[in-house]
Amino acid sequence: MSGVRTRFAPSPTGILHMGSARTALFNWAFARRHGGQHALRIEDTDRERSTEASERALLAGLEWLGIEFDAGPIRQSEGRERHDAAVARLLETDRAYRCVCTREELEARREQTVAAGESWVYDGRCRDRNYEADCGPHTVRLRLDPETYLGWEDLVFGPSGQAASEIGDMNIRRSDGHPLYNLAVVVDDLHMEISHVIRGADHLANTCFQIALYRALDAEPPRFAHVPLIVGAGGKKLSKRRDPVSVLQFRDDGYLPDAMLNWLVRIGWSHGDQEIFSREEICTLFDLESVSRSPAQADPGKLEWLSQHYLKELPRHQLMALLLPFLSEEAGRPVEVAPELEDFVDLLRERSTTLAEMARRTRFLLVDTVDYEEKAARKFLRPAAQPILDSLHERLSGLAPWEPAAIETIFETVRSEQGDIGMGKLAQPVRVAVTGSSASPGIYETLAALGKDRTIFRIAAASEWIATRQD
RNA sequence: GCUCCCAUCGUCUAGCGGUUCAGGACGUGGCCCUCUCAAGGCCAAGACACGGGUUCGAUUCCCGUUGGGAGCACCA
Repeated sequence: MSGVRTRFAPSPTGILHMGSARTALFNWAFARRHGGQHALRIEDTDRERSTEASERALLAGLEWLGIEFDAGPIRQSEGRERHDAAVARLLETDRAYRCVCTREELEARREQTVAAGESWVYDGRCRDRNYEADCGPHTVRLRLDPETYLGWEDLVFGPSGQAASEIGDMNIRRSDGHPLYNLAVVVDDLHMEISHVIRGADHLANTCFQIALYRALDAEPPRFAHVPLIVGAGGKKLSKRRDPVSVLQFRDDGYLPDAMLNWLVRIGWSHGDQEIFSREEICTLFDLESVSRSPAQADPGKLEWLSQHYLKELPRHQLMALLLPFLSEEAGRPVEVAPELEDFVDLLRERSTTLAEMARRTRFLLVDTVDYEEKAARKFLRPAAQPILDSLHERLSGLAPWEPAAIETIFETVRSEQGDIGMGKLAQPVRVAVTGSSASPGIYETLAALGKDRTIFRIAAASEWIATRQD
């Protein structure tokens, strides 16, 4: 297939939604797969709702995900001349007509019709009145032949369409002269020479009308592919309140972009039994034939699994680069890369699902004093642990070099000295003493990362703490 | 209400009339490993919404029912 050109056309009226992001991903992947181009178009014709802030958020989210564009961003608002010209042409050829029905009149007639149990489409009152430009405030409607069928072969849903009589003569220009969405989309997709329109299934109904517009404009419509919507828990509509939907929020929560991409691409698309897709694989394997036709629920648990998977695979320097901001946030000061820190972070890969979680688990290395988790302290920092901590303190104080194997030897010595007790009796109190928590990577590696001075200081502090609690 | 769309384990899905007592993954439960937490290994439970057809044979095709979704603007 050659000459493939797709586009992602969001309106900058809020956050970058994961549903939109998936649409962008599909468009990008499809274009790459076929050696085509992918364009970005900002649909900002609704001046009241469009904001610069959400446009920036949109761009930031796409960039984070690594979804690339070969053209754009072009703003729909800048295509006004094109849109006006198209409307003028339709008016001239009598394929569109002026309509003076007011919003209120339309509303009243619609209510009547609906009350009678019928579906409302514009009743065509102004259709044959031949109003000229001087007819006062008016909208422009496309003249649809009620006898025709507006159909197309959807690349996901197969044969699709509706009778024109079910659609009615739809509005293409507001009374203030502004072109309406469907008109602008068709004119711009034509202008940008879009070959494949891949978008959410909520546009299925618009497609019928757009097909009519292409015909009225004597133009060949592009191929259409509608992807089923992502729904929330219980198959209900995604709600910003209940469901995590903001791409930027996922970023800030510390998920890896590759994990996010992998998660999104598998919602409503599959390739046999494969679950893990690299960026490159997505670009070579993605196809519309395997897109599902039913709405899919997004499972955050799967994202967590994927995120950990990618966390485990990430090259060291890349991991550190991504993690540093989270570490600094956790420490409350700029954190720099250090060998011991890197070694320790490696051990956290299989214990974390996000960068934020990794940073949290590294916190004890970054701060001066640790706070004991209440439950952990109550369970492990008990009087019985004090002699163990003291003995460990004494022996570790004389230890050199400070490395895991040497530390282990000390632990073994203390263990037999204390009557061959279980290693947990040593490791857990120490773990709480130095990290504040009852869970961490291996105790020897943990102490090695902390360093000798801080380790023995914290062990002493824990012993002290136990003593004061006994009083 | 009207129009259109969809329907396999809790979730994402494989399946494209018979080699399927339906396969994979996440999640869940158990066991192993073990200084904690994980990771890893092994095992287990778990689905073709329902009712009619078509067919020698339906998860796969058709029609209903039920359930869910989307659309019905001088928004995009």
